[in-house]
Amino acid sequence: MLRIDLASNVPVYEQIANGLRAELVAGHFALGDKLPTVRALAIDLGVHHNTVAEAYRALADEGWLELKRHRGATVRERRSAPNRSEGPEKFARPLRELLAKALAEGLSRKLLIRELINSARRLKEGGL
Amino acid sequence: MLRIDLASNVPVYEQIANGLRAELVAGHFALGDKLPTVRALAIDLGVHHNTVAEAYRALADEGWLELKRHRGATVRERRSAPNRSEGPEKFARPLRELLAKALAEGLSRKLLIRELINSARRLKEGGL
DNA sequence: CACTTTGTCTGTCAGTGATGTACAAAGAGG
DNA sequence: CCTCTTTGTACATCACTGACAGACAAAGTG
Repeated sequence: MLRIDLASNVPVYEQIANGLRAELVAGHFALGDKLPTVRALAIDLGVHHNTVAEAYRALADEGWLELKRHRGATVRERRSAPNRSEGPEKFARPLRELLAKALAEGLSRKLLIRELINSARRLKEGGL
Repeated sequence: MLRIDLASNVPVYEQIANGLRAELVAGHFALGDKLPTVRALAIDLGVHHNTVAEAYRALADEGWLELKRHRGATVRERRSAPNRSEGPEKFARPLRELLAKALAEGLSRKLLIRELINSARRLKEGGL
């Protein structure tokens, strides 16, 4: 399910948060669902439980999780953030850089186009 | 042209490299073009010239730039990397996480879809 | 009432990102 | 040829932070 890349320069706790956030946005969790305990997930990923705890805290700060002392992390109703007016730039630039990196690594335009279209379609259907 | 976000957790030298790589992939530079000197760009961005130098070195390692001692950085012919077989995962996952982050920040699906389609179109036309 | 479970807190420690500073070598101008 | 400037690089420093270790308090469990 979740994969950690220790060689990456993006910190592990953020990789975990990113992965979980994607699942949450995709709606793979229902309200009130319990996430694994920090220790369980830590063992599963081969990292320290404090690292997982930091990821959980980050998601809690964003409003995704409710962290109660000994009841684990439960998925929470989330107020959608105020619609930012800074708009496209916040997304277009990273996307552009991500594409550049992919092309530089030799991925084919064809493949990238397919992935983009697929993502757009899934978004349109309310998913991902 | 280039913008640096000091608040970001992604290191400045990598932000610079990412930005320049995007320009290079987009074909905004011709073969043999000279990039600004490390000091000039450093002043322009408000960072130390060693930070810019590190970005240049990263791009040189990727084969984009030729760094000669006192002749600045010149854009180089680049052998396209071997087509990776690890394929989609390398791109699909970061894209997914990027979209999740954007949605979480309140960007509308409509906007994201539009950006995705635009990017796909530009890719199809050989650009970006 | 013990015993376990669970998230949190504090401390440590290595890695690294950004800078300050000095340097060597190539150019510019005479 | 000589001098001054320009330019990328090398080295040291310094603070920050990510990951871990270990202990703790409190809620659950029986």
